[in-house]
Amino acid sequence: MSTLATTYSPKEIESKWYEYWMKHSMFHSEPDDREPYTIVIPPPNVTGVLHMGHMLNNTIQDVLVRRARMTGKNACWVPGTDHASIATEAKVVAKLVQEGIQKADLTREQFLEHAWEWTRKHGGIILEQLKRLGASCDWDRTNFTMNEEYSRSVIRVFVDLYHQDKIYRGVRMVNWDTKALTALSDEEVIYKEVNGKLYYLRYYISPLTPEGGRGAYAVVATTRPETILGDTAVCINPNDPKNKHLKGKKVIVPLVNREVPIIEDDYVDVEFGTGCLKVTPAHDVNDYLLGEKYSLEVIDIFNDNGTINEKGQLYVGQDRFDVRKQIEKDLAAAGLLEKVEPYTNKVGFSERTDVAIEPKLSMQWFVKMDELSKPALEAVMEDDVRLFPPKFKNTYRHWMENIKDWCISRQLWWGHRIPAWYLPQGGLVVAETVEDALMLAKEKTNNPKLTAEDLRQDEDCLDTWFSSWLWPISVFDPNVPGHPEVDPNRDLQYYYPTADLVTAPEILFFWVARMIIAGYEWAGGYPFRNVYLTGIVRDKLGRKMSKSLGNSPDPIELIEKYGADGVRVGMLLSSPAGNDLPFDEALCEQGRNFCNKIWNAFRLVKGWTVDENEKQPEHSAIAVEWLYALIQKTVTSVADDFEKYRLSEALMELYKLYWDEFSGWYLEIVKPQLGKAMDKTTYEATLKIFDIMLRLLHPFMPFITEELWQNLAKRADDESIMLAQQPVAREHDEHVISSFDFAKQTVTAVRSVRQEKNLSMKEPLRLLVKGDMNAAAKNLAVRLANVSEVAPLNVDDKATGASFMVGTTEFLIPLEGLVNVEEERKKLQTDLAYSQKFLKSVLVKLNNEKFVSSAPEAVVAVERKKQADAESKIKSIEEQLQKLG
RNA sequence: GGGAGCAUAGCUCAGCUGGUUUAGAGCAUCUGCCUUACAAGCAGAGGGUCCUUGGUUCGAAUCCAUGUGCUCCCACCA
Repeated sequence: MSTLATTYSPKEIESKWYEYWMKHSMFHSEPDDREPYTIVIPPPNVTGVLHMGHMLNNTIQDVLVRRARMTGKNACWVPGTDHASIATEAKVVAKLVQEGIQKADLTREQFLEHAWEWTRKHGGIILEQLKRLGASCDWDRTNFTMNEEYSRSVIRVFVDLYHQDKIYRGVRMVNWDTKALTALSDEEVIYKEVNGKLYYLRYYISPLTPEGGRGAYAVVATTRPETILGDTAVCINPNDPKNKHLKGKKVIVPLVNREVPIIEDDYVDVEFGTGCLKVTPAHDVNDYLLGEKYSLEVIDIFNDNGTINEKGQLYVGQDRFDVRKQIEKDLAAAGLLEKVEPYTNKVGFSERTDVAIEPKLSMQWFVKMDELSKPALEAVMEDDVRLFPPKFKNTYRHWMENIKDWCISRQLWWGHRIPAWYLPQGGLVVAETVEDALMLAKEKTNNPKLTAEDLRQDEDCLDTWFSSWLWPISVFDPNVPGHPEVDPNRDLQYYYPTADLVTAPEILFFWVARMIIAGYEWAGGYPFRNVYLTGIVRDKLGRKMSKSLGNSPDPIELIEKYGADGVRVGMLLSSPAGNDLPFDEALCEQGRNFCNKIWNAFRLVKGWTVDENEKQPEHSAIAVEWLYALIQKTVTSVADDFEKYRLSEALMELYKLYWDEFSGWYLEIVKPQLGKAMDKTTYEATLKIFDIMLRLLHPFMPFITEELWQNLAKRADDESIMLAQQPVAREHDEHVISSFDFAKQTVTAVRSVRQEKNLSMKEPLRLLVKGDMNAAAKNLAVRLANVSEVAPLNVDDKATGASFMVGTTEFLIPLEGLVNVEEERKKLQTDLAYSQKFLKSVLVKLNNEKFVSSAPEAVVAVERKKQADAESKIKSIEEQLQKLG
């Protein structure tokens, strides 16, 4: 008997095999003659920790990579991390604050030292966590968006774009983060509903009466009364009768007493508020546009940290939200506040620091997107890059067709510093290094005496995505864009384009679209063939799992509790591409249970003893033939599922194959009776089947399959299931499967009779048959339903008992004295009614001449078969009823 | 405001170009079992006006339209 424990304990097994794989460099890939299969990981934030989204994402990638590796491809999964400039900088700043250090008190170099220290301390934790999951990344290729080589490629790309005139500097209204003190791209702003107030303010018409008294006034509605300090106009709709009296007038801005013009523009909504709009060009995007159109003065009243500056005249140095409260009181006191209404509007917040965004005019660097985006749009529209699920094509197109220039400068220190140097007498040069910059500067200024100290490098860093859009290229060749003198890079040639990208739809534009753009621009084509977009992991209440809500389980704890394989199965069981994953620990439990099932089947098989002289029983031969056929069928359909990225379905098919078919039916049939030995033929077939099934399951459940595969047969020291091949489907006889299905149904029916009549499994039953009953059914009935004898059922047979039908074959289990005639009759009558109704519906079709003439012949034939079967069924039920008397 | 998508069993989802579907799976539920691999298990069972209403068709869960409800993306009326 086996000494294996009755439950599978994953812990030691997982670390044992992961170390084994690492020791033998089994994840490592080098270019060779095989077809490459490449995935680049969506690089997580370098100082991040693993969350459920990563779990899902990386499980999927690992399944794809492991399967590719087992189908003869040279699989390479490149891991790495992203420096995540603003996110990391925010963390470092917060940590310094805790230590009583302000960022402003540090020099750039000092701050970067702290940041690197932080990175060294926390960096890569997430990659270690991925190992627990079983991720088969090529760790030798681990990359980082801010390591030296990678950084060089980022700078090179900037310079290249600059020389192509695709990068420019300009004053623009940007989203200003008053906490991080940086501009944000539109994508980094999250709009939230905020319960605020709508303030109605009085703007008196100028001039005031000679005595300083007040006459008529305009009422302006605003949610941000503090911005009146920067008002430079009031705007009305030219077609608004309500405000006709204001045309051509000037009004006095409350409190600051600035005289500003009334301007007219269709932009103003007559219906909203009073139809009067205050215009603050420096602090509102739309106002800015109005300001440009009507050449209004621009008064920027805010400091970078959101406090009022001298230009605001009042409240100087106070925070914008404090001012809002104060100004309400002051306006009221001055009789300039008409009324205040509660009002809900949407306000932009910084994705990273969660402070309200302040629209702000500032000098920033931009990438011109119109030309760059064209090939990338086409790539997806023409399916050169395929999105899964394809519904994202629409979203993608919409975005790419309305793409705006990309603000790439960030007022941060942690990141790639913009390679632009300002000249002492104005102007700038852009170059890869300060040396190159100096050369250019000398040329440009005609001043050979210029030194590096005379040049001042731009203070800003590049947007994180300006480095990660190069990820699929730079991890293979940091010399891109290619310098002619550099040898063509073998890795890039071999691994690029990558096969699949697995990522979240949230970063379709941030990252995916931009990688496609970069691919066409610098690597001669698309960066990946397929994009698998995962869903969002949600909790039971449908909320997105997030740190702030505290509703996300710790993945490592889950692994401890259910095992990595169990969690992987749990993640994949209900996660079709693009669908959200409503996560429930019960799914991991199901995964763990499956591991246990696999484990116990192995225990059973391992416990068998083999007797060479034993002949293979017929039922075993039948079971082997059937399961082989079923496996072939499943292999084909699993391959099809993978083609379509239907991973959950592939897994579910294998789950059922292993649990129901293999464990539930096959093993129950072939297992020898207590104390008996097993015949060699069946034993070897079973080992072979076990081997096939482990290989099929390995991409999903790497650890337990390796453990059992290693124990299934003698293996060499450098062998691994992960290097074995996936089973290839062979032809199978569908008839074998359908015969066996008939047998299963027969067994189930007999068992059902036992249950209903409360008959113990130990009590043998006779089974009378009228019609076809194949050998499989006979064998299985005997083997699995304790049927002692199968005999023909004669029409005049007076036997009473429980009857049932499988297909058109009629069965009777004689049960003298045990049958309640009334109950039996009722049951038969229900069956009869059902069949009659069914027959009727079939006949309606067949009696419809149009159906018979227009439907394809095969469809009509099917209906005729239904009719014949139903008729025969009805006939036999009626006979049964007669017999009951 | 603009766009996209979804609605099938208690839950999560299959159901592909309309026809062997008076609709399938897993989980959950109920009943009976500690049967010598596994109670993290075994055996059996129940459960659905395929969101509404129309239309196209010989035939609709499937195609079209309308309504309802939900989700996401984009825009950001102060």
